[in-house]
Parts: sequence; C-alpha cells; structure tokens
Amino acid sequence: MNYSVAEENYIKSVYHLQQQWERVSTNHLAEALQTQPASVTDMVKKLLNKKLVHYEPYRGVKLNSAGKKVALQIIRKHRLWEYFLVNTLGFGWDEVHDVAEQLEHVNSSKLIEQLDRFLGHPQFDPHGDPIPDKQGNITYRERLPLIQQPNGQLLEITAVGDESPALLEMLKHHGIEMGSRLRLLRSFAFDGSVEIIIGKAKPTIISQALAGCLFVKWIGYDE
Amino acid sequence: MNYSVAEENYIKSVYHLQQQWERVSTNHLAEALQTQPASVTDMVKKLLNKKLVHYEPYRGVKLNSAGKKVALQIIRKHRLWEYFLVNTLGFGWDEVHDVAEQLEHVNSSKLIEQLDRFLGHPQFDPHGDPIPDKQGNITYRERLPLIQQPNGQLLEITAVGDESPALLEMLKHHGIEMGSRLRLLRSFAFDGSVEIIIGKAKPTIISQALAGCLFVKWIGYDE
DNA sequence: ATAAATATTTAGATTTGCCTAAATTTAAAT
DNA sequence: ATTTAAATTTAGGCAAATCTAAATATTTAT
Repeated sequence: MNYSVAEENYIKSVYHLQQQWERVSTNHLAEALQTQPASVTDMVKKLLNKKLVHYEPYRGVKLNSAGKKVALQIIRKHRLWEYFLVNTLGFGWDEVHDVAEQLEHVNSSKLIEQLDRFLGHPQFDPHGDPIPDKQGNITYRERLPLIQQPNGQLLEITAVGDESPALLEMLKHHGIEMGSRLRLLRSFAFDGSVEIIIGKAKPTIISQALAGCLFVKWIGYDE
Repeated sequence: MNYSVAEENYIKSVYHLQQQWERVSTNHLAEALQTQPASVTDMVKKLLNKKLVHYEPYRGVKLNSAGKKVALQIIRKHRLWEYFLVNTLGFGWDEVHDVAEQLEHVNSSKLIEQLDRFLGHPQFDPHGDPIPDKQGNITYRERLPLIQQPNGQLLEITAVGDESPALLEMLKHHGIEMGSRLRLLRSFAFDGSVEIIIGKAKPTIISQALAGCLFVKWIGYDE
C-alpha cells in the first residue's frame, strides 16, 4: 500500500496523540495538524475506508494494527533521517525537524534500509526517542522525568522534552547532552529549580522549566 | 519562491528538452511527463503566470532566465542525491533514478549545502552528468560520442547514455566504468560494432548499441 | 432535567493537477 | 491553393485535500 503525504501526516499524528489519549478527538487532530476540524472528519473517513483506523462519529479515532504498522514505519523514517542530519551532515537538533518531516515521505524501502545500515542501525534519534526497526519493534529505555527523582542518584540523560533552538542553546550552555551523567542534589521549593552536578563539574542550579525537559535513567548511587 | 512537485517536474523537463530543441512542444512535454497535451497547456500557462517561461500558444515553450535558475537547482539536487545514493549508500546506478526523483523535491537549502560538503563537492554524478553548483554554474567536460572518434585514440569514459539496469549489467561484464580508459581500434561496417581495448585487456568487440551509449574525452595517442 | 457551551459532522465551495472530447490552429501533401 | 493530417488549445469535469458556514450531537452547568 502507498499513502499520500496528507494521509501519512494524519496517521503519524494519531499515533503520537494516542500516546496520551485512548481515543483521539477531532479537535486535537485539527490542532496538531494545523487544520480545520471539518477537514479532519473528512480525512478520518478516508482512513476508515482504507481500514487503518477505528472510528465512530463523535467518539474519536484510534489506529488499528494496520494503522500502527504504517505509523511506525513513518516514524522510523523520520528518526533515521534526523539521526543522519545530525550525525552525518552536522545539523543541530533544533534544525532537523522540518527537513525530516519532508524526508519521511520519500518512498523507497531500499533507501531506508541502506540508510539504516550506513548509520550503523542506531536505536535512538538525536532527541533520545527510539527508532523502530524494520518490523516496527521499539527498543524501550528508561525515560524518567528528572524532576521527581530521588536526591543523590547518579543519572544519565536519555531524552529531551522538545526540540526548540532555545532548549538546545540552554543545554549547550550547561554542557548537557544526550548521555551526559549528572547527580541530583536537591530541589528548591521557592521556584522549583534544582541543583545538579553535571559530569565532574561544580554544582549548578537549573530552572524548573529546564529540568522539566530532561529525562533520565538511573545508573546508581556510587561514583 | 517555492514550487509544487508538479511545477518542478515541468520545469526540469522543459530544461532537458531544451538541450535538444530551441522551443519545446506541448506534445514532447506530454510525452516526457507521461501526461496529456491538454494538461501540459494548463500547466504551461501557470508557469507563464509565475514568469518562469516564454510561451506563445501553438509556438512552444522555453525557460526564461528565472526558470533556468530554478531548473538548475532541481538538477543540482537530483544529481547530488544520485551521487549520495551510489557512493555513500551503495546503490547501483540503475537503481537511483526513482529515488532521486523524489529526493530532489525536498526543500531545504541547508540540507543540500551540507550534503554537498559531506560528499566533497562532487562535480559529476554517477552517470557522468555535471552537477551544477549553488550558483547554477556547470563544469563542462568533453562528452564526445565514442562512435565517430578516430581509430587509435586513447580515450576516457566521461559519461553514459542511459541509466538502465541492462546497460549497467553490460558495462560491468566488460569491466567498463566511469573513468575507464580505452583505445578505439576499428569499426565494422557490417553491423556497426567496434573493436576496443579496455584498459590493458585484450581487444574486444562491442555492439553498435553499446558503443552508442558511451561518451569519452581524448587523452592522446601514446600509451 | 433542561439550557448553554462545546465538539463534531454535513453541505457546499475552492484550488491544484489531471482527464476526455470537441474546436481550432498550424504544417504537410496533393 | 485547397485539402488533409497533426498538433495544440478550449471547455467541461473529476478527485484529493482543503475551507467556511450551518446543522447536529455531546457534555457541562445550572
């Protein structure tokens, strides 16, 4: 099967919104796709005809297993291209989204498999999100909100919350990147900021907003 | 300015057909684009509105300088992607056309400049066709039909006439590739076949059809 | 439980890129 | 110089993906 760019974008959006809501509403989709609710209703009916979604009028939409499969392949392409743009072509990760958004719709299984091989079968994209494999399997990895972790823990950055230039600038300033290790020292009730040690540097305080964008896994208490 | 995929394909086709005919006819364009003459007339009017072509009804169409500029950038993208597919991802050059046809429409100047840098600013694509630079300048290179060259000349392959799997297979069999050196010994009146020495191998005879697909530059008479 | 507010769908249009069939223009042939 | 053939354009329509405005369903609040 081959789907139009518009169809692929709808499928991808439903997939992402489903991570948060069981049934995805028309308005949410319209918001995510920057389009009108009426247009969403139209397209959802087309996806229903193509047997990619469950849908009942007024009740929201949900990918069925065929739809999920399609979504995972689009996401695979998107994230492989992001990895390529950052690691091969030297893009910053705040610059890759729009380009990957276009590249993900290029249709060639040979292209994507050769790209995957060239890149060394990466498992995670530059933002820490997992890259589904050819079969659609995802390697999950701890992705715990930094806020809420117990003090003293040695942690490793596994993902970031958004891909804005502003966040990237902030992280660069602190010398934080994917895989960085840090220790959570304490948090302040006043403004929700937290004190951390990044690598072997001196303790620093980062804002609640910044901390809220960081996801980690546990490494242990010991140095 | 930003052009649709359909518009870009028309512009590119006009450019290529212009290499052969001063004014490009509606039927030729329709043939090249696998579409109907009436559709061509429609689109040509749109390109006229966008001031990319000269056009008079019944008289054919021709890119103006703005149109040429656009065409060269599309061709630049197409050929850079072909180079990438062959040299980085290991495609055969008979497999690249359709994929490059899609990739050439991805819109990001940063992408194409970084790709160009990553590839080392190649000047020729895998078929020997020149890659226009960012400004649209083309490095020309001798591209003489093998047939018609004087006997005894030492020649180097600079381009091939088509990109079919069949031609690639044939060339592989003879050990001919871009940059191969060969000497033309003689041609046979009977079927137009020619006898050549490829590199330091023994003389072989290749068919007129094959010879007609090869383009060369002169290196000299001496060994 | 009913009214008000919100969400969703339907109806009818628009744009892009394409089509077929008919009309028109240009080129070729007698 | 007409007639015939070929090429091109015009007219009218269609499908995909979108829109606005109006109608309908659902949810929330009184």
